[in-house]
Amino acid sequence: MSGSSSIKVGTIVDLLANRFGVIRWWAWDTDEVMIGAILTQQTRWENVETAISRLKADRLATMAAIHAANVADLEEAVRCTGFFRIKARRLKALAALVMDTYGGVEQMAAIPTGKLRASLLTVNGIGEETADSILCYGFSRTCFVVDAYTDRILHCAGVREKPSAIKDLFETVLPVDLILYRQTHAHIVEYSKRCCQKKRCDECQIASLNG
DNA sequence: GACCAGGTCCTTG
DNA sequence: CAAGGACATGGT
Repeated sequence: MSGSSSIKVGTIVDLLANRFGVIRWWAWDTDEVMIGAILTQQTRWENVETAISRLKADRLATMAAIHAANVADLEEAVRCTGFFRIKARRLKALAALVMDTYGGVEQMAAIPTGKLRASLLTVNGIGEETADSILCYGFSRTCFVVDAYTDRILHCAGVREKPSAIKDLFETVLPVDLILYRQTHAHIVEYSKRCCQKKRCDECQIASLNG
């Protein structure tokens, strides 16, 4: 991890903060964050919100309810997010961990971050990004979330690293501050959607960091 | 109609 | 390990 990468990351964080200021994001309870984290995999956010509304209407928007629900009912509620069969199964798998292993979301809040992360990663369908989203937005842990947009924006800046290295970069550069972690991730998504239409863009403001 | 969306898993070489 | 395919609906 080079020093210039750290400087670029710091510059990007400041630049985005000045550009967007405060963004409200994922002001949901822990159960809904878990559900949303799985449903948003490779899927537009608007479709996820539709599915969450549907789950709420069906009284299926909690881990306890999902644990008890029929897979077919779950599938129907999350159909609009695509990959609906696999996502219904993933929701069931997460709910099984939450309810059977811990006895509920509240009990999980007492688990240290590293152990909780490892535990989430044992669930089929939960990878690094999904786990970190749940930790950051659901359990208020300072885990920096690296998604496709984060990779894209760093690529614009000329930083090419694996997701795990990008996560380390941000967690090294940023002060340990939950709100800052959340804001920065939200800023990156916002910037990428508005300014980097193409997956690989070399003409945006971030790209100018390459000199 | 083509292409893509806030990933992850499984299978091959 | 890296690469390729599968999973599937909805919006542009």
